[in-house]
Amino acid sequence: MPQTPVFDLQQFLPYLLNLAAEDSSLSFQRLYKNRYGMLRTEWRVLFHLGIYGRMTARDIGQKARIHKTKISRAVGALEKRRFLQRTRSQTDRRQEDLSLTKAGIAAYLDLMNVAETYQAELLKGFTPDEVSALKQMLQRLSARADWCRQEGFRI
Amino acid sequence: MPQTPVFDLQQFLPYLLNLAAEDSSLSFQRLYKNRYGMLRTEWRVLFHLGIYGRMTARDIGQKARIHKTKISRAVGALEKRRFLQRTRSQTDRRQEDLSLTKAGIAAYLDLMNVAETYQAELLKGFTPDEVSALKQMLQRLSARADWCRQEGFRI
DNA sequence: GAGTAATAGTTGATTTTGTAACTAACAAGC
DNA sequence: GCTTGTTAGTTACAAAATCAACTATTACTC
Repeated sequence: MPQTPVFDLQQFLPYLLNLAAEDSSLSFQRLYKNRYGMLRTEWRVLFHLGIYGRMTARDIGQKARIHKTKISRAVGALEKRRFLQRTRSQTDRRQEDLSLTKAGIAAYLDLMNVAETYQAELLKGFTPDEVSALKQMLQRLSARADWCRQEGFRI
Repeated sequence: MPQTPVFDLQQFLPYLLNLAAEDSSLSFQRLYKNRYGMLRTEWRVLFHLGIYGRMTARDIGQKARIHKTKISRAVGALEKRRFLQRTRSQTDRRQEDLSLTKAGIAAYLDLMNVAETYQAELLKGFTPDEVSALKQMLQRLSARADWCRQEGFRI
């Protein structure tokens, strides 16, 4: 009973994007998982602190578009492993300033190298022009999807 | 305490891909969730059956790269909502032939239209050349990531 | 400055996913 | 035809994500 096959799933962008995202994340995921027992949100938080230095949970959430409960748990896990430390903010005692410990910085630097090596491997076969076009389009797409979500697209 | 900021997360492809995938899926997700109470795996299964007609769970799993437990649960859920029916295969009684019911086809056609409308909205501002380049690169990237996972990338 | 609203972050309950072990059916070798 | 191995699919249990309610603090308003 073949139905009307007008639709090509392989050409549906959200689907394609998800497949590519899952596939390209797997190798890296296995690595931070096996090596440091981290989850996805945890390495993202670690990287944000590694890259930008001291931040609050709220800052991280906004920059990485991660929900605060996820951040809260990731921060808890990273703290338990002594990868970060928190101190109440002086100016607003609801907030906590988060920063990496020595061990956290070491883990970040290690994973950063892994990330770069992996990305280089992943992108073999792509020209620099293709890579920059791809990245640029992905960013445009994110922005456009945000816009669609907020402004409209009510069917 | 700004650390060595050599690494730009916004340029790390797996991260970028995940953000773009999440963002671009959200509007569509909300729709199949609100309208039919479906999960991601469920609409994927629905679409596969809608597009290709009768398939077994195994076929779907291979084509969509979904693990069999996920498929099993999605099929169960779709069956409970009477979107598909299963019959034991005549030739191999381990397998089940899955096919959409009338209601399943209707849901598929509805969501297919939504998907196309949404994609058109999402891609406003992109030229046809950009779109085809993007899709092609995403597919190459998936293939490449698979290769990396199997062949190597052991750090 | 008292009362109300908003924000940072946490916690608990519920849902969903991931992992491993399981049943049932088939396949191959002898 | 009996043992061994493989495959299709399910189920049970553990891990993780989601959602709602909560505390503590700050901001706003009259």
